[in-house]
Amino acid sequence: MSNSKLYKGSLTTIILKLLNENDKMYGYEITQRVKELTKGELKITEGALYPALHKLEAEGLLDVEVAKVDNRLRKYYKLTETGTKETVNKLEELAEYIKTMQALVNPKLA
Amino acid sequence: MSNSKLYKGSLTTIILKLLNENDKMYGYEITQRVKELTKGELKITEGALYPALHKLEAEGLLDVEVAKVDNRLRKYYKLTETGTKETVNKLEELAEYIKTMQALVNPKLA
DNA sequence: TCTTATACATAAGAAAATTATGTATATATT
DNA sequence: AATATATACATAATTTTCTTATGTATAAGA
Repeated sequence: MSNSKLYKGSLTTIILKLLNENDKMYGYEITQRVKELTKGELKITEGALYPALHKLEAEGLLDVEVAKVDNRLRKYYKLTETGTKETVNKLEELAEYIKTMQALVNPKLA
Repeated sequence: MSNSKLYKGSLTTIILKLLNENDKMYGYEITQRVKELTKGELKITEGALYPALHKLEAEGLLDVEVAKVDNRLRKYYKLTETGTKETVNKLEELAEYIKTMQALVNPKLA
């Protein structure tokens, strides 16, 4: 994902947010979008992404729809209602995380 | 640590930063300081903290000094020179992480 | 023809945490 | 005096999340 360990635990938030903006996306597309948006800083590995997508689906946060494009398989994921709600939570948690970490590393501003 | 998984991977950064500001601290003190600074948001568990301190010591980032206060054991940790350098790196990584995540969740501002 | 890109998947192992224990002393409460 | 809470360390079992490696398959480009 990156040389930095800080990204651990962030993948779900990233996936949910991207799907929140893009209605439906497939796995490979997510990896490419993240690479673009972060100018190469963050590379989502397949070994992390696919199990994460399967887990989100199993938890009922994502719905999947299989399509065949150019004779190749694609699995489009989209947020369920629950998934949309959970996206809000995850984004709040991210904002809170950033605030908390800034209080720790920059206590003068707190 | 918190209900949010985002803190996974942040503990080392937190420890190093606190020691960078406080010269020397012992484990229990770190847990209390973090609780104060984050107004209870973040509680460092012992099962996470002590192994992390031992690892940082083994890697040569921390020196340890045992003391007896009120007939109770304390292990004071302080940054080595290497540890001070690594603190700078970790803080840079945190800033980069925050920047990257903001580019992902708030692409309009990127 | 061979490499790279597209597109999925999983298994083995590592890393970092949680949860549950354990030991021991000091202080506060009932 | 007895009990609970706070202080102070530690580790073991388990879980979560990731990396690394591997596998399958088609399309496109050199």
